Amino acid sequence: MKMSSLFVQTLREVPSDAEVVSHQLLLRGGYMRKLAGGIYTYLPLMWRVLKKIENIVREEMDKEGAQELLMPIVQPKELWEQSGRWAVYGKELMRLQDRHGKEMALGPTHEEVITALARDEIRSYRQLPVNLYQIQNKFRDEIRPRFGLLRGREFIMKDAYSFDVDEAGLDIAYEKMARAYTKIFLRCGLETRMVRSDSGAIGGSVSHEFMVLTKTDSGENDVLYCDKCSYAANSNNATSKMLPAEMTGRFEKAEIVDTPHTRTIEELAEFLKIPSTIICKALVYIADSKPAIALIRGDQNVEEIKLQNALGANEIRIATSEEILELMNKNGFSAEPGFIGPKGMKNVKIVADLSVKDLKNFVVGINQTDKHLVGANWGVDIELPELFDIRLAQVGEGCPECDGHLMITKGIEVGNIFKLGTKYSKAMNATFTAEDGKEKPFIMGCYGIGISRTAAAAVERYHDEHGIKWPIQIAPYHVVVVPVSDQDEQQMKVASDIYEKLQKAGVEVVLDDRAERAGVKFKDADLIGFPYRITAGKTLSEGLVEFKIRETGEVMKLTPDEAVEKMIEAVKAVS
RNA sequence: CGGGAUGUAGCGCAGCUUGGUAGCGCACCUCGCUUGGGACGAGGGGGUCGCAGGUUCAAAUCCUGUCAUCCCGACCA
Repeated sequence: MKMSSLFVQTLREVPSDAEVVSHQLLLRGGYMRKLAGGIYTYLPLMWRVLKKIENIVREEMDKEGAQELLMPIVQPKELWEQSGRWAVYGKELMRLQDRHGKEMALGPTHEEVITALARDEIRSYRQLPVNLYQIQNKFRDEIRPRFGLLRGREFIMKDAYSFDVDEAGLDIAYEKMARAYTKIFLRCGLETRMVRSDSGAIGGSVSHEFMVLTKTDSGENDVLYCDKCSYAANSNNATSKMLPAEMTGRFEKAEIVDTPHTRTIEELAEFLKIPSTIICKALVYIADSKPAIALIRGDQNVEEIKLQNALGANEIRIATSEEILELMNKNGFSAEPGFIGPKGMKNVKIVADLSVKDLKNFVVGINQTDKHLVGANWGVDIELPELFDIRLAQVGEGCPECDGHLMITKGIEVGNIFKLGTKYSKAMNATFTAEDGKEKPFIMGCYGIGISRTAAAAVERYHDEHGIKWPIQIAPYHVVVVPVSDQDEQQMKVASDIYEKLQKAGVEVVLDDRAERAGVKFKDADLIGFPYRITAGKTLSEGLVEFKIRETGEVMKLTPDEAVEKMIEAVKAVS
């Protein structure tokens, strides 16, 4: 490809609405343009990158026996009603009507469609196991699209779905995908960490995310990882060993004491001269429009995703003061926020974090303003509610799996794998005839890779102040050949010659034949991020060209033939 | 959904306070000159000032509405 005819416009200035570096560089480098919030046109350079990632994904998926298909992006409401998700998916599901008023949705994911397909097509255990995947545009009407391709509304995703006769089969399918994913990202030049995570709205039990640890501030997930072992988890799912703390209060008998103006844990601890570790904190949440109380040790914080799961709710939020007063009224109390406690509360779900279990002679709200119960004990003064892990794990706490400590970093989730089990097959009545002649629901798994997000993650991971430094495996082109001046016949001749030889050898090469000054060509080459640059310029007087590696900045002076040879080798090394 | 901000040429911005018919840099086109890290000179094209109302002799500027975009938050009693 000649640069003069390549469809690319680089920008000198950073578009003002681009915040993260991948967004900025992809706009500046002429890789994409925004059409609407979270919706982008992928220009030729970007499309080449995306196709490369897609092809790596295809190869590794196929190696594990998965088969590619393509499902529709517009899906009928009926399917979503069968799975129950029409009601629970929320506003992220882009709903629309056709001319007859029939309700449809743009597919944010394809569990419904694939499950319906399996229901219709797979009759017997003899047809199992099977793993089907597609690479396709998804649409999620994100509450707040941002970060360019990292959180768009329309994006490209690979989604695979496995069907098995039993859990053991699912385990095998899951392992295969975990293996494939690790290889895929490595081949894209990205090191990933497989972290356990919440399974969210998709449902199911076990799930892992593949995170690119960016080592910068970009990335929207907090990842806690052990400094000693391989433990890593999304902060919404991480567990930890809490640091040693006092669990026993100095109040030896239960009594109600005055604690004026102690609305926060800090104020209460200060007033009673006790550590916050012997206070049982009560938080009122609204879970799917019903109130619920969460108890946790005073010095700890609730992880809302965990709480949401413990409550079996689709959506939770902290209650307002008004809602708390209303709840108090219903239970015959009138306490203000800050003095809430579990005792005497009826018609409200109460869950407790594991951190409160071992509290003795502790302090807790008693639903009377300016008063607390001190010296309380479970089973004596207050019934111990059902226990869950609803605590936010924090940096510095102990690793749950070894004696190491937890560290935190930002991560970009580029892939995820879920064990779905029978959630969809049961709901949608998708069954097969098992070996024993009985009808059984499929045991399913689903496995996603954000193709466009992976490209953005690569930019986040590999760039400098001049531009992108693509790993060669996913770079739009392998190398740019730059004659310093298009007026110089010798330079043009040598450059064209190298260009043609590389092309014949199958190297993806761009010849910068533009009538631009050298500075412009170099700046563009760095910005676009060609992994290699071969320059025909002043060194030609010695019969040499420059061979420059973008990643390291290393420059070598070689004869044109040596440069061609070296370039061919560089490409061979990764294919 | 709440809070903050911004919409003026492809991109980055000024002009708005104090209304008088739109400007700068980059990019683009032509010519000249230049050719190792985003040159220079001359000339040129391109904007119903987000949109819709209103006030006024006159609106980018003041008022109202609306749409869009970006940032922050979705928060621990």
